[in-house]
Amino acid sequence: MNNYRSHYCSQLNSDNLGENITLSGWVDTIRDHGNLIFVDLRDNYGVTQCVIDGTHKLFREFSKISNESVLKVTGQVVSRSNETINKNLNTGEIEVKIDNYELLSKSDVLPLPVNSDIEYGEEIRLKYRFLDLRRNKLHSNILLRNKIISDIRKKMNERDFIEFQTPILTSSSPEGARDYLVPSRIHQGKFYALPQAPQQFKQLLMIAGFDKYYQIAPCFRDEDSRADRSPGEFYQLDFEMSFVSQEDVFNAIEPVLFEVFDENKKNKDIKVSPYPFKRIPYNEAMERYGTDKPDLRNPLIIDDYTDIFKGSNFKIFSSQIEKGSVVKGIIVKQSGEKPRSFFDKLNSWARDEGAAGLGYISFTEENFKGPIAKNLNDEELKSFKLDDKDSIFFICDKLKEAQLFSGKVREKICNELNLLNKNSFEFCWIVDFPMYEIDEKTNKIQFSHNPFSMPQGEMEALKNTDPLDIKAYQYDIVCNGVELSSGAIRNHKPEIMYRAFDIAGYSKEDLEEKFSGMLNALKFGAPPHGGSAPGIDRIVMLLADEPNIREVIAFPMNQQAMDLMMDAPASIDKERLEELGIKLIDKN
RNA sequence: GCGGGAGUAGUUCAGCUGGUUAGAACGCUGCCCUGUCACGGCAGAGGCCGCGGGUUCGAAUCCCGUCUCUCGCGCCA
Repeated sequence: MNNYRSHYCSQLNSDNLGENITLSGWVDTIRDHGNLIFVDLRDNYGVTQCVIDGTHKLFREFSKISNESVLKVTGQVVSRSNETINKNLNTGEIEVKIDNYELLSKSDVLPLPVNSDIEYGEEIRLKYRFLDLRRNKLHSNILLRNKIISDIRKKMNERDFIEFQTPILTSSSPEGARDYLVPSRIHQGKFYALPQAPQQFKQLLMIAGFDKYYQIAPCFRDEDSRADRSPGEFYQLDFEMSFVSQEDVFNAIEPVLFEVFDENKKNKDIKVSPYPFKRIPYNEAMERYGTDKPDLRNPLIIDDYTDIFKGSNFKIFSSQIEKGSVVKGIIVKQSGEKPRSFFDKLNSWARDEGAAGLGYISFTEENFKGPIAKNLNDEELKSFKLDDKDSIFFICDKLKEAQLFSGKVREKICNELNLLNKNSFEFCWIVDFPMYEIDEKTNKIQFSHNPFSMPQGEMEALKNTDPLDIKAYQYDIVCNGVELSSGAIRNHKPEIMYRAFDIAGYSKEDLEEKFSGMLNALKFGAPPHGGSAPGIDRIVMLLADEPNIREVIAFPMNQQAMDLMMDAPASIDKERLEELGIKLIDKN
């Protein structure tokens, strides 16, 4: 291969017996037997055991080598005796008898061990990320990430999507998350913004006639982190298509996602839901799952039982219903014989969550039990249509609160009873998102998602429908309860855009000031177009089966949006600030 | 900004309702060891118990404040 190595540390086997070879890599482990030393040499590809004994002239010097030092080893490939073959290693049938070695780089005492998979605190792992990245788990996660991204590129290219790069230094957009800002030296007092997504650029590329766009796009949002949301930056498979309706977008991306998941899943037993993926209207998702990102691996379903309780003798619910509340219920199979403590525990959990409680009825051997049952008559009880050993849990509240809390109950019971089918990826589309919503603080109408989405019914709907009833051609793709992406058919008609923004309280002048580039482009012949942007990091996270997004990013920031290794953000010299015309103020 | 959890050796952790000299494992140093693969054995070094204050005869332990990490809420068109 070259002067440093003739083989990788994964390559040698009994076919190479007798060959003189050269390996380079890190010292994974040393086993010093006094007059015999074993060293496992590790590189990106694997591990090979090397051995040296006390008769060798370099033996004493060799015995001082520390873990994670970098060695070049030359020697002969020899077979291991039957008893000493290591079946856990690809190279376990052979070892390298060291003839000569060169210490290419010495390692100090390690702040965290590389050759073990035990969990370590994140602070130390982030500070010494290069060591953490040498460790098995992270190393293979990053290799998986590469595989996924290169698969995506291949599949998008095959489907005639064209890869673009769009500006990183661009302008701030008034809607959405906080922007990261970059001061301009030439235009003092003005700022670039890092793109939250290449939204406008990809639309402009459609207007420019490129037909199908994609990009593995970096997105920057100054928002607080979550386990599945890295602060600062993340990557999307951003794509957009011309002359398409919503179904065309779905048909284009479904096979890509299916294949990427099916080809990169951890083991063969995992099932990926086949396309076409389930389409669930937003309202139905809220009714049946209590969330707009349902985990379809969870078999529990929420139903409405308001009619049964309306006017019933169970006054707690019936009086609430008169005030406008609804009753949601979740039937749980095979839970009717659970001990009283099971139901009590859930009830006290519900109280901790701020609910009044969690009422239930259980049905075993033709008997209805539980605190609610005695308040209902036979007919009412039968209308729940319970099977033997079923129980049903009830949530009574105002519609939105009841939906959201039912969603939590659905998740909680699923966890308690271990109902989740862990061996599957269940995709669905959430469609028909409302175009507008009420801001609960200001009571004003605002866009509920992307303001550039096309309202269903177009101008006609904007003119003649209650804004809160208008749906948008706006959709999310959800997998296992994780929101992978948001997308839309865009509004490509300026007159509809003026009207849509007018409803949300933006004047024509506002719109022209904020989105002049975009609006201008729409006036010179814009094709109908739409797309979406699945999150790459979240896809890798699902496929690597990691609960935390930082485990699939090579150099993530911590929760406080700091890079502990590079020490970012950092203070800037006074001279540099002056050059930019920036003066710092002391907020304290 | 708010709430939960955590902070003890280089690292991961234990340390009870307050009570002698704060422990273990891994790592490190020295010695012994020719078939291990998380090698083994013996000995040793290593601690502002996050920081500040308080209660107490006595605080790693209880109380208050503060900082840091993490999970969640807010936020995320």
